[in-house]
Amino acid sequence: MSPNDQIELRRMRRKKKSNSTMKDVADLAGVSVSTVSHVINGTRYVEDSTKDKVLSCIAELKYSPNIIAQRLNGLNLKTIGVLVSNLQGSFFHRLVSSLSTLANKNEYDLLVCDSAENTELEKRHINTLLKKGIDGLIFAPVDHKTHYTELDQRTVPFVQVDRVSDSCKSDYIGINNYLQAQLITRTLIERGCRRIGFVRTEGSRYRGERLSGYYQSCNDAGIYDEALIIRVSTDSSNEKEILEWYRKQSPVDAVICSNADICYKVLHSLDRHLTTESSTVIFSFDNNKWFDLLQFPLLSLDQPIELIGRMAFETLLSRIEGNDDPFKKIFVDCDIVNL
Amino acid sequence: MSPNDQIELRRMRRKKKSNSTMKDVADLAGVSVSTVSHVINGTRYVEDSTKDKVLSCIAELKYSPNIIAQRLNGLNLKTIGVLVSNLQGSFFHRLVSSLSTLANKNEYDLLVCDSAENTELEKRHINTLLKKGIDGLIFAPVDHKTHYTELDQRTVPFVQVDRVSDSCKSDYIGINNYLQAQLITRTLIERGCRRIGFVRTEGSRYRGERLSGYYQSCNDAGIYDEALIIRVSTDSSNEKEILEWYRKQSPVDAVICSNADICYKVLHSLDRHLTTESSTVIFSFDNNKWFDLLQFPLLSLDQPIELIGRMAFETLLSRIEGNDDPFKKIFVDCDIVNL
DNA sequence: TTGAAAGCGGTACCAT
DNA sequence: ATGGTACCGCTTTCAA
Repeated sequence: MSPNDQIELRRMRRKKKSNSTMKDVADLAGVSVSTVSHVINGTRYVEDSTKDKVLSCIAELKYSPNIIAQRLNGLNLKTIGVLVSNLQGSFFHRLVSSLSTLANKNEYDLLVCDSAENTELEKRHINTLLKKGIDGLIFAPVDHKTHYTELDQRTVPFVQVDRVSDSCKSDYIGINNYLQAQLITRTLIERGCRRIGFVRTEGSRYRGERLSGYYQSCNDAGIYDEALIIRVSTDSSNEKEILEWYRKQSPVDAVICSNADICYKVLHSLDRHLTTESSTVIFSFDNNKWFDLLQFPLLSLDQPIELIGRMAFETLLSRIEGNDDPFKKIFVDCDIVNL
Repeated sequence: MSPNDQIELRRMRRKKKSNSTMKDVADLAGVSVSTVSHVINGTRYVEDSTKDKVLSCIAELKYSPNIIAQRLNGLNLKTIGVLVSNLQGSFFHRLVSSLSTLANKNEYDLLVCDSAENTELEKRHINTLLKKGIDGLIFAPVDHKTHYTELDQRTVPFVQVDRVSDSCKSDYIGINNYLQAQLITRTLIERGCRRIGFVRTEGSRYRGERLSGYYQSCNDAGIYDEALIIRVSTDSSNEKEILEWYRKQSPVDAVICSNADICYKVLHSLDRHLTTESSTVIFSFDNNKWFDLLQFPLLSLDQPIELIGRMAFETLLSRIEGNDDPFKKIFVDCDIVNL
């Protein structure tokens, strides 16, 4: 076996199941690869007869360009990274599915990662996403105080959603967590609530603008009581914990839940206590279609997740296309709904 | 952000701020690229002194290999594609988040696509996923009768979940839709139900093994009535439609919903009718944590979504690693739960 | 109007 | 023990 054969063999083995390449097309059509390339991309004039020939060869070989190779030459991969802090939760589910719809429309794909409220994992994801060559990133930081060095180098544009990191500058789309929390708390106070509980997520290392807003309003009204704040972890079941807390702090006029999944936990724990002996109002920071079917005294913030998704996506797209305007923080409006 | 920062930023972006390459490292260390490559991959012996030098240069330049270039040479991208038929729904949400956890553990990333029950989109997604160089695909077909030519070429291993296509051979993980539907229907019949409705999804072009199972059991019991089947679209609201159908077909002893989101619609439409004047049992093909908090006469199938995700992921991984065993259809068990 | 060839950032074979 | 270099598939000058 000649050396050439050996090489050929190796080549076959390595690309055993590979698709046809531009060279194949060029050979078949009897033109050069550059001509093929230009036919495909319309990057320069090609005589109609050659163009036709090339086109028909492309069809014959069912050729389609290798995006990886294109990307290596600096082109867009048409992929955007989505890095959220908790994919399990319904908020990010809705966000991701809204983004996915937009991606479909714009011929992008989504590289979806879950940092699971873990800064180490988050860091790893940012690195691999960057290395995999995404064109942009939609990002919900785990922690307000992490410094995202890789992102600061801005090899790629990104926008933040839902939460903001103190240190990394970018566009932000979401509600104004602080103000909304303040507003909500005030609303409850106006309804006559005095003892207002706040359930925050255990796992999250996020500072909690929501908590600050809550604190502010309580303090203004002179009803702040630290004992009314409880941390609940996202994963484990903490029914007993919550129930105990609730009993010990009784009477609790209202409970503010930092998101719909926490709200579920609270409802589940307090279940019969809510329907019968008490008049505690439950408030959730995001809602969920299932809320409609529930029988509890429930209030919630109606975050326009679709809108957030859309604005984030569009902002990112414009950045990808080179928009260099100063960064914007866009706070979307949302209503308190009474269920 | 100051104007100066913005300018600096723009400058960096324009310069394409490319990361350092292997050549940079090689130059700095005064060795050849092959040596650097071998140091990194441990693919051949390198003297300790050189190795150290290279390593420190790598650190100094914060070099990290370009995955795209690696992939071009035939290596794994460590990315797996996930193509589901409806990302909005809670079933696939749970599946994706379970897959995401596994991906995290195995240092893979997920390219998540939604075919939105649309075969055209599905085809497009399969093509781009393949072109983007995924190492494997987890796939829930939109339609049982589409022929997936690209997949048949097996450039990449894939496993099907939740639904199976007639024509493309691969591993399958999920429940046995036909048998479970049969079982469920029979259970309802044994409970004394005679008029059993079936709500199927409008958008789906899927044949519906579930429907067949339902049909079989009804027929066996001599209680089949075509008028008891209704199609409901996933997106639009069809409350009136459902309510009308329900009234017209009254009495309806049970309603089988093809998934939890359809079930939501049904519950929403029939709301007060269920709690008061009737004793209709609602059955859902997958459940959801919110079911616990509902007050309706509800039964559901407890699909072990985590398990399905895990088996799918592990199966795919083994295929990626070259496992060549005959394809398996794995039907997971699941219980009917009474809420 | 078209072709040749130099990259892009690696891997791996061939030498030495 | 290491260096040189062809090659992966494509884009993009530069020449002709």
